[in-house]
Amino acid sequence: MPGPRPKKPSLRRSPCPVSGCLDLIGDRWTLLVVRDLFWGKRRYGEFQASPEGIPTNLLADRLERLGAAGIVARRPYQRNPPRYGYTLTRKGRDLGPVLSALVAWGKRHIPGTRTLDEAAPVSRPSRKSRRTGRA
Amino acid sequence: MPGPRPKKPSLRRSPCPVSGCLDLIGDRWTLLVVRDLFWGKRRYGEFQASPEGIPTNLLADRLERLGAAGIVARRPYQRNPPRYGYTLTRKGRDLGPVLSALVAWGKRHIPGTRTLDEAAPVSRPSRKSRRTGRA
DNA sequence: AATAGTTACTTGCAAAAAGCAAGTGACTAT
DNA sequence: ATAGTCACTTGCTTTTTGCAAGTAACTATT
Repeated sequence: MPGPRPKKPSLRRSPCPVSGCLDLIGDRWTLLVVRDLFWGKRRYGEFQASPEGIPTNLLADRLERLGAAGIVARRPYQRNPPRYGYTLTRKGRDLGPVLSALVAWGKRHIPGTRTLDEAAPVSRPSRKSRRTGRA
Repeated sequence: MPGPRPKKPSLRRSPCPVSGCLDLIGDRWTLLVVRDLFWGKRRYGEFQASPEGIPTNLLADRLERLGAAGIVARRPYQRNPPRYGYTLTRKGRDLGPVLSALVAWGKRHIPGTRTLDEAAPVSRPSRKSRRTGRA
């Protein structure tokens, strides 16, 4: 069979870019995975260890969807033992301003929120992040 | 028990501002209503007329939640017949940068998206928006 | 060489939310 | 009176979420 699949049967709701974004990332978990990727997390277990506690089946589903959307790429990042990890594509990294805007709004308008670092997620992952356990 | 209720029984998933944002606006419809409000729409019927076609029960639910979150305010905007409309609060208007970032990302990475106007939603709703029907 | 442990998932199922259609009440225009 | 509009509400089916348990591959331990 020449063409296995046309592209995506998921019909877009409207030509509005906001609507298009929400079709891809409009739920309570997807952007948290992207946030973790900005923080330098790459492995399945690291995403699971985030304080929000994403259910494992949803994590697998979101990673698959993010991959299908071209926002993340799965690739080996270590051998012996061979391990595969997830990284942001260019398309995914371009979500940085979205996360930054959310962080700014949240810090201003949601009491009790705080970032671990001062750095906005648009910055590259800090090298000296200690692994005191998680997060 | 000193206080009758702290504030909201909806438990926050983590102190992360991204997580806090997604608890409020992390779904496929809420930000579309906010977008419409930025476009100057105020009435229930105007939100319904948007091309995405939000189900009426979800629209009512989202408006109630946005009100409870302090993002929109319901208030009379006309009398005889008395009509109530929805407007963005300061907190709601501060979502402008989030929408702008989403628009920028969508226009860059989602093929086939287009904005009706050139104006980004961060600008205040234009006064001279003609009511040629919708949008 | 079994045994146990870690990692990265998959599967099953109950509960919640989404989505659709129809209905309701207040007011208005004919 | 009758019909129409507006802003919702209600009922019901489908889809998604969330939780727990299970599985496969590989590694470290005894």
